Amino acid sequence: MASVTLSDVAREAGVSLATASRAINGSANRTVRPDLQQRVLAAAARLGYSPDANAQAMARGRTSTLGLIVHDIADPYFSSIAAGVTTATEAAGLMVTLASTGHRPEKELAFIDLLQSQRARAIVIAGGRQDAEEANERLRAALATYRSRGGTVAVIGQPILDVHTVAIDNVGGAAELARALHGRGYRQFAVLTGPAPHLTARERTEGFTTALAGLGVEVPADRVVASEFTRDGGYEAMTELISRQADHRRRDGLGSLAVFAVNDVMAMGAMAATRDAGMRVGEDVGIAGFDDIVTLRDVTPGLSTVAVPLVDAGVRATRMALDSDGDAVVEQLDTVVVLRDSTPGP
Amino acid sequence: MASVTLSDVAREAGVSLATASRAINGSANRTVRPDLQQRVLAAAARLGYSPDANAQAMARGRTSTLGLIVHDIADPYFSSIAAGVTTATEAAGLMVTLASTGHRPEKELAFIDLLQSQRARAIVIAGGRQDAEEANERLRAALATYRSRGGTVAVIGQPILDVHTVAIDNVGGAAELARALHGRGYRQFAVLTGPAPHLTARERTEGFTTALAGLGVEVPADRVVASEFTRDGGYEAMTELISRQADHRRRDGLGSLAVFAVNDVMAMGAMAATRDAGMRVGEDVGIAGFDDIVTLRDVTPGLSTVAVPLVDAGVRATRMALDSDGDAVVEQLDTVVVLRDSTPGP
DNA sequence: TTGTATGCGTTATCAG
DNA sequence: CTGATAACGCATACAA
Repeated sequence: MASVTLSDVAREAGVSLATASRAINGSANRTVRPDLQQRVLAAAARLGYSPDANAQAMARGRTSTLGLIVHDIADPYFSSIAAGVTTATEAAGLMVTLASTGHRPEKELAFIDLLQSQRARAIVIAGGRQDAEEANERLRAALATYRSRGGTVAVIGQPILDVHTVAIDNVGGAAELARALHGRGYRQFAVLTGPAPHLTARERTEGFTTALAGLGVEVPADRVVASEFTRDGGYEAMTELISRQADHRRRDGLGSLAVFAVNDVMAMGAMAATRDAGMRVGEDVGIAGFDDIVTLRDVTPGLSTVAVPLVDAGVRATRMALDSDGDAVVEQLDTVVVLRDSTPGP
Repeated sequence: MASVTLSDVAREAGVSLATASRAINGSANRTVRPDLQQRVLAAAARLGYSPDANAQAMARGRTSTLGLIVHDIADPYFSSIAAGVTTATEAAGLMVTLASTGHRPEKELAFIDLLQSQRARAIVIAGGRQDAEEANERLRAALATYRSRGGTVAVIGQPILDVHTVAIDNVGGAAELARALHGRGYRQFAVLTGPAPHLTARERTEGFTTALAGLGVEVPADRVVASEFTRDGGYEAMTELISRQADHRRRDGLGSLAVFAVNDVMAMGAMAATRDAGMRVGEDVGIAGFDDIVTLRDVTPGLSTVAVPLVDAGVRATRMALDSDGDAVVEQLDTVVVLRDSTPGP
């Protein structure tokens, strides 16, 4: 309630407000006589003084807050990124304000406004974009005014918002995965993809199928199943795929199929669906994902995937947002294919 | 840079600063003539006005920020709690400031200071306590002064900090698990526990062994293996246990053993260790955990565990911190045993 | 209902 | 090196 203010400390120490302020935070090139400094610090400690960050923010004209916007903090993909962001933010002496949109794109805008109000120094937005030009345009506009007010922004995802971006090589990663699976001998493929407007899903699907085409393998249209970009989406898509397989078996004979789910949580859903259908992952059907979320460590059989350094993405995005102030720069994140037992080969 | 202030809006709308303020936030019982209100709102929109939360906080004497302190935001246990906290916080119209200590207890104190400086309205601390009285006393003191300054606190964990607490029934849950495993026919047990001072680990271990004792079954001392409270800790502990088993087999004959890891991530590490040792989880040895983190959904065989409603814990802790202002109240969280295929019975 | 004036806690400017 | 004092942007008690 009755908080101790700097004036109290100054009085207690028998110095002026200005001196107390300088003694406690050591303002720029101003310096304070050591003994006075000690007196002030002692007084502050005695009174249990706690600087008011809001008042400081107002006086200084800047805060020490960084905003982080994610789709869902409980999703291992985002919580890994968040771990990187909190680490880098702490290292920079800032605090992070977390906003979890719950997959509601409109909340992104609302949170940007809130962070704007908070005068957050920087904003990191994690999560792939949609192919929805009006929404993207609104977002671009919001970020532009935020930047015009002195804030900096970095997003992890597609570089389409005219701000610093840590981009994931979805096309390249998926293509490499396709070639790796082909290298293991697979000749029949299916893709479990996301909703049509979902850019990440689309890029990964295209990267995968295009690379296969380059190898002379085509993915039949009915073997590309779209669903939600979630674990349950993966489950449903795989269930659907399995039911469609009945037809294929008649036409093509069996052969061993490799299924690419465009992210790991979908792949895990697909693994569950496979088991529930009485088939064995790896033996009856190969499954691969994308992201290499930490969770995979404890999935059996090990899930083949395209590893994305998520924690590092958080760290780098934070640094970009904090350090580079000029034009939008794009950093490409390296991905690497990791083959495990879920795709042993046919 | 040159941010639009409320004065600018007032001038643009041709009203006083006070009227502009009232028109925009609709202060308490004060009301503004509709047409003026519209003029102000229009002016604000035209100028792209964004209220300065720091200035508001100072003028109002309170912020709209809630602080969340967790051990590791990338840990599914904590990210589930965080999901609950962000949801409830958003519902209350507040923002959350996230602090991830990285398992360094001393950071907890530092973050409390920071949140104090920020004048956060409430703080939620998630994570079990240690049996380290000096540290707890420091924490208690820090929280006490925070509360004396008008803040409210809720912790998720042991109710030993004299603040609102969402407590997990570690003893009861572990006991129930013990009885359930005994009911499935297990007669030999082992426990993979955490570091000695870790209260959660200790409570779960004691609840488990005491309940077994009540059933006339004893857990030999060398079948209680202590390690870190992490996945890797579980892996190491299980490896150690397996090596010790060699002796037991000679003494007791084989029989089927049920291993209780005091949390799910340790249990998952234990499952991995079991496989790496060439044994099958469920068949050669039963394994159970505690918490029922979402990750378990995709672990095979399904891990038996004691389910704790983590998201709900986050929601309730947030509500407690926000609503109840008086003396420390303790809410017990219900747990429920979930038996899956990792403990089919001997 | 609207306007005026003051204070919130700090930093920073400008004299001493 | 230190001390008054003016911002900072907004809410509110008080006055009109």
